[in-house]
Amino acid sequence: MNIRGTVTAPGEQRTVTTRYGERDLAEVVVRPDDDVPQTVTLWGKWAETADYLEEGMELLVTDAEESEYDGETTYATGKESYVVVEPSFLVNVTDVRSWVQCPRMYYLNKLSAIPLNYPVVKGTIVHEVFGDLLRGRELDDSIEERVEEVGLQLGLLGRETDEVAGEVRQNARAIEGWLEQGVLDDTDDWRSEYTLISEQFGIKGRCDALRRGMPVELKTGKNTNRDPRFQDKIQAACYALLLQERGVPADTGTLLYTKNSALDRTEETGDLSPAKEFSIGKGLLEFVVRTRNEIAAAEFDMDVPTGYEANAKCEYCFEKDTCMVVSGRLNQESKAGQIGRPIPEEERAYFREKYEQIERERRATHREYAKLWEQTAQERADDDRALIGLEPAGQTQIEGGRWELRARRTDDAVSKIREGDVVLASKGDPVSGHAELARVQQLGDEIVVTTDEPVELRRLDVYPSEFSADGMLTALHDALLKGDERRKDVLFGRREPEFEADERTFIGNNDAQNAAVNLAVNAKDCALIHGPPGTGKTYTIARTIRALADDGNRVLLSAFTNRAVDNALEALREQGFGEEEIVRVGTESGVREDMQDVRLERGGDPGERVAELEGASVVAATTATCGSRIMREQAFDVALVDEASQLTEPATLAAINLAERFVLVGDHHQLPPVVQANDAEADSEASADGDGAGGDLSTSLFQRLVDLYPDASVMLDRQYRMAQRIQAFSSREFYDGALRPANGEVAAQKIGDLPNVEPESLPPTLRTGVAFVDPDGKTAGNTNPVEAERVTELVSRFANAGVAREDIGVIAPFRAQVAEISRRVHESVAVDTVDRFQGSSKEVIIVSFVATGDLDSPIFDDYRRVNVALTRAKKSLVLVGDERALRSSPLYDRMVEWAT
DNA sequence: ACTCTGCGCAGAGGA
Repeated sequence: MNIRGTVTAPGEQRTVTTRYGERDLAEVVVRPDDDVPQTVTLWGKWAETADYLEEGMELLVTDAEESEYDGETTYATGKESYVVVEPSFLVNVTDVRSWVQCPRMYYLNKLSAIPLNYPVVKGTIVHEVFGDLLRGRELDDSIEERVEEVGLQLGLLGRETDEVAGEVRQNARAIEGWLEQGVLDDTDDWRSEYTLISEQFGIKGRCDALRRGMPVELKTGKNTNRDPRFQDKIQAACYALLLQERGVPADTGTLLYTKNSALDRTEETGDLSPAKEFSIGKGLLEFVVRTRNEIAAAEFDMDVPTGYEANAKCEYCFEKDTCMVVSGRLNQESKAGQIGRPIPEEERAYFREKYEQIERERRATHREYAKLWEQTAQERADDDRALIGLEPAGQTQIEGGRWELRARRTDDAVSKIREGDVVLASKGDPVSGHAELARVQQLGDEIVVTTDEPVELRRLDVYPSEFSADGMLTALHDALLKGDERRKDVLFGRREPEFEADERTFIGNNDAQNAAVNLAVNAKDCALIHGPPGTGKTYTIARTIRALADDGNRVLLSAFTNRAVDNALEALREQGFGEEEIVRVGTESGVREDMQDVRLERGGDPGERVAELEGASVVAATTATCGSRIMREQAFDVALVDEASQLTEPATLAAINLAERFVLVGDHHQLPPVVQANDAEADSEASADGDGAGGDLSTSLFQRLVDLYPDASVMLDRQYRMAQRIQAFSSREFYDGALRPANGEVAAQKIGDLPNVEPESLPPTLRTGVAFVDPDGKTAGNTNPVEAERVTELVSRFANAGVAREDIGVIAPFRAQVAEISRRVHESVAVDTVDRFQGSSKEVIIVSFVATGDLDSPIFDDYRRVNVALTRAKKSLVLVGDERALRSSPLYDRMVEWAT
């Protein structure tokens, strides 16, 4: 049986004499959920676990042996047992591999991501070609296409297509030769790119290929030793472990060193073949699990490895210099030693604080993975994380040997899955059954995805990604260890931002906007533009970038969402920016249709692609893309970041790291960054550290700098969106009364100004601009059907009075209520959550508050959400909710007071 | 208790 629980006493390793001789053991006490603590004896090598086990860690012992002793039941590891520390912490196979090489290598890779370099790019191409060959593709076609696909990267590396194709062909020959040794026939059963996620072992990864159910790993390098490299064996053994968990008897691994050739034949090996087979026994698998446990335990404590954990020799290490510099600058203990002076203690404190916050985000992502097996298919679907009950509607092998899978939906369920997303496609069980990583191509009534191998398409699951955590760590590293000293002085409050004194007139009819452009253009370090709702933020951005570019600057335009980047780009084009001046970097599915013409293709001729990117005076990309390998190679004079108040500090750093100066645009009185790790957890862990640093990732750099340097910011104070009556509450509550209508026309606008609208046909209460309605509903979960009904009726009233449905928006705090209302109103009425409505506006807005009785949901706690909800309407705003509930909180009470 | 957007997924290599 399996024993799983929280460690209450980690025990100690000791040696005892048994009738079989001396053996190590450790007695660990674990408490399963809500159950009595149990003692588990870990025997032999598993006893080492006690060295790093701590109270509070989760522990799993598989196939534990039960025995009665003194009338008590005790458990012990048996022959088949594995001991898994923190099983819910998912470790990547490559992480196990790099930890085996050296734990510091694992840490360094995690901290700063591998930069763009030719061996890695070539390695990727060779792997793609290998997959193509397994899928029966013709070699030359494959090479040509795969090299073409990475044209931009090759261009940045100064490589030519032909030269690269030639090198890849060399490696491919070794692969082909091996495949031709009679293995590609019917008796052989091949699969490429096999994704494995293990709930039990807390490991996930993607195997290059399976041959007769055994893992095959391809290596682009050379290895003329008789044995494969140890870390390579470990990698294959990881996959074997996960295959065995699924009942596949994988006991042999194959490593294919494709740079080996006949010339490498040595006396010792006499081996011509690039392929090396080795057997995978229980001992190796246990080693894999113990290594994985060390990683999980180190991550539990957020320890920084020193390198002494392994017996790797630093003198042969390629990362030695990097290792020494990082440890020197961060003042970390390192086996390789330190180089250079440490950065100031306050910067190191900042590093530790952000590092921990980012790692907590990573764990939140791991919890998302855990839901794959903890929740039933129906629960996943109810949680919008899966589409289930799909009817397979065909599998076609498409160009390149990949597969296109089709399915039809059997219900109208919604989910978070969007076109362009990577998802897990399965027959029904994505973890214990087989799942393929798939890319969503179409998401209508018919669903179309592409995969490497076919699968019966009955279910799609959201596939969580750690990339956001990875990107933030890299940005943090770059900002502190590679960052410009002058900028760090500003970021850490050691130097007031400076400005040139060169006042010009960029915008004649709005003083605040003109001041903002001047501030940004004159900034020697940074400028902050605070743009409340409707204040012409986007226009100001466009004018700023126009002015910066005219002064000869190369500008990076960034924002959190693709939508904001494209909006700003649209405004730029209206400022007369030509196609050759701007480049949009991003995925095809992320970039809006009308910006595709300036989108940078990744594939194609290396020289041409690089010229497009480097020749552009304005490059636009999301902050996530700014952290990509390609963008990290770029340099700018100025980075302008929109929606900066919705960005975590590290995400903002990803963009501003690329430039000498930066301009942040945002509004810290609207919604803050979305952070998955909840505050309660952050608080408890922060206090345990005694660090006192406080705060979490949900405070944006924008907000911190606005507070730190009020003189470096300008608030746009004239709004062009809302009638006076509508903006009054927001202005008073959130902007100290400083937000005002831009002119009389804006202030006095009313519903009757809309074409074909007859205000007389509206009830008097709906004619005044702001109204409050209590429908006397009752909540059911996160919905309120009576309220939804009333909202629907209000929509009809406005529509009947002549308001176009496209001009009406409905906002609710919960997705469930959004669905409830969407079912009732015409599809041209925009119905969405507050969060998703941020950034847009409508002539008429109806807000459904849902809650009755009280406001006991965290969603109502954030005043910034109220601000967003109330500032979307231009001419008419109707608040629909339970008066008693709203009156129970001072802010909402004042809101009701204002609306009635 | 709730909100949810990014990203070619993970891994690709050097001696």
